[in-house]
Amino acid sequence: MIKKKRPTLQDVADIVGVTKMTISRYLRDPAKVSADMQKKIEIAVEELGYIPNRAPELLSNAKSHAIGILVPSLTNQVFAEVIRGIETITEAAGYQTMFAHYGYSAELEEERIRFLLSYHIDGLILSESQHTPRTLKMIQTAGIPVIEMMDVISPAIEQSVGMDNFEASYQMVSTMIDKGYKNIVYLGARLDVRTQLRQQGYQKAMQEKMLKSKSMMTEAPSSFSLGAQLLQQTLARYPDTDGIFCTNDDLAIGAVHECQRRGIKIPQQIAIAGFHGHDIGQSMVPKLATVVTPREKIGSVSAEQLVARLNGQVLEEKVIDLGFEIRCGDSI
Amino acid sequence: MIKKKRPTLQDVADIVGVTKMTISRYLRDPAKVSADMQKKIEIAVEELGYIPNRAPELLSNAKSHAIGILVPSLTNQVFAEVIRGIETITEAAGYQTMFAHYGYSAELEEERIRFLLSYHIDGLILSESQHTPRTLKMIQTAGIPVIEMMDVISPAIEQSVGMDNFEASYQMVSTMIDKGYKNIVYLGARLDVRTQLRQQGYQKAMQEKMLKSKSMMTEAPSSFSLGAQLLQQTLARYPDTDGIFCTNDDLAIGAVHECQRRGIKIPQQIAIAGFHGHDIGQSMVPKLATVVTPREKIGSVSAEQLVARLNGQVLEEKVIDLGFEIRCGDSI
DNA sequence: ATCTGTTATGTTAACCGTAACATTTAATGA
DNA sequence: TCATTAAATGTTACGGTTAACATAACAGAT
Repeated sequence: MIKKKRPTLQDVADIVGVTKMTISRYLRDPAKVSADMQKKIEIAVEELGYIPNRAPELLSNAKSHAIGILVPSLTNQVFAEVIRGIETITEAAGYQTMFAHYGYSAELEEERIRFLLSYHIDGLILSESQHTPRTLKMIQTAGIPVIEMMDVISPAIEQSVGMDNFEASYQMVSTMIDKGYKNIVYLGARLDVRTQLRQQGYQKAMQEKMLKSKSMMTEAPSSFSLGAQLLQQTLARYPDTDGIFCTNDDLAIGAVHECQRRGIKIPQQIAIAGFHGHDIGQSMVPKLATVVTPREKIGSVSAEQLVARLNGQVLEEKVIDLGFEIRCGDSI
Repeated sequence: MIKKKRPTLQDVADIVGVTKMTISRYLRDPAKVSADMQKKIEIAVEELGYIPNRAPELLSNAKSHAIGILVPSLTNQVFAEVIRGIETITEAAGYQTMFAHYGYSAELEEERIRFLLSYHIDGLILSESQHTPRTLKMIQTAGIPVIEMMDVISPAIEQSVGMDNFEASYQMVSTMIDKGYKNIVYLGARLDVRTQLRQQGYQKAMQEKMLKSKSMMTEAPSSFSLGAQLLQQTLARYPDTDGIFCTNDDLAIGAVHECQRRGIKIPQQIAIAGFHGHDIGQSMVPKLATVVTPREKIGSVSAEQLVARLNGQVLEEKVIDLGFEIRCGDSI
């Protein structure tokens, strides 16, 4: 039982009775061969079930027309939306996308980047601002354009597209303080860079008004039930808490659930605010106060910039800040 | 300004003063070269920032040690968990994963599969039971093992790993009927195959008890706010509704929110049940009734089966049913 | 010192599509 | 009719790694 190899251009060419060059031309642009040749080749390709093979062109240092996209987590809704934004652009520009995720670990990020680069991707979009030295060297060696998205980083490797997490957090907490809340606690999970930036923004706002910063943090990955748990712990430790600011909407919603379970009135007894502005926070009762982040826009602008540079345009704005919006909802 | 090409094995070899074959051996298994050669090569590799190039081995019909994974959507939490399950296995087995998503479109699925196959993946995990004829032909031509996950399909292309959506839905709705609800409406979104299977299970349960099936469906992608909207429409059209069964938890939770907004008591006035058993449903008040599906398990078993077959084991169970669990929560 | 066997490294060819250039065929105009 | 041009197809060489085989170096046994 001989396992037959998958068909090559030569196999198609043999059926049609031409050289593989003609088949190659047809596949890239049917108009490059004569009309009846088109028909013959189409039939042969279909009959054989020819599957393109990218390996040879990658070998020849040609463009791969694929770009790599690294996100920390697939579970995190934020990145699903960022990816949607990216694809609106890459699809229109004729680029394929290759995703990978690295669970917020710089070492895993390095491994994934090596994997993607081994397929000769033309460009790279990262979601992190800190990388291993090897990662930086690889990117430099590969000589492809890179975008770091999500944050506004200076200096970026080349270019960053995102928003100011520190400032957003600062403004949200300041808004809460202005509404009269004093004992605001910060809830954080999975202590990645952005969670820390948001904590710093929280601390600045609190310090400015001579209020005491209190944080309830865990390394565990974020979830709704974790939000409920953290609220429990917070109330046990700081019984006079009258405000909760969470590093994301999931924790905030879990905290809201826990308050509902305990009969704590929101926002009369405790105010709760989240981060990102996901659909669920706007659907729930009470409407969640949150920082609305331009997730899809971050994706599309990142992809636009990358594609522009792949088309030879020179890099102009090194840092693109897409802003945010404070939304008060009914929970503060 | 000459743009230097990225370094090849030859470049490393030139520095060390050996042939590239030695470098190749070192990279695949350092023990294959002598101890002092190991040191020299390691330094040269690091200095040059050598990045592996997969193209040549792909060209030589070698194993790529990469498997392709197709999911309909990245936004859908279900698949994030399935992927997590897959990776627990593939990582341990030394396989790289390449994801793609196709927005529930068989045509896009075909395109994505073609893309993945063009990189000579060793195996493929699909999330759908229906494919275009071209897709089927491609898979056959590629001659790699394929798993269709999520459903229990017979006949599968080769093997399916999943659960019985029809039966699960039937049991959930029967449970609701047994609790005394009579005017149960089915809410569905994004009318994919599984949503339809669940609707059929709902219909069977209703018919069996001589109750009238009523569905509120839309092609729009599922979301929390869509659940709220569909509940609104349902109450407008069927004012005597006393039960809601949703194709997934998102819709169910949106419906719960809308009830809360209107002051409708759950489950006294309306019972609501979802599908999948996501964390949020268990965190919220009231606890959501739902069908708990073995999402992570579906991923890990699929990957196990695929890896086993890649290691030459023969296919034994064509259909693997991983079951489900009916959880009543406090919402029915 | 010679042979044997092992370990370390070298040599060659192959994998498949495409750019660049070459040739053939058909079409047009004088 | 022949020269000129355009269109269609052919030829050649290249890219980087690895399998398979070949050779060199060296240790140990006689």
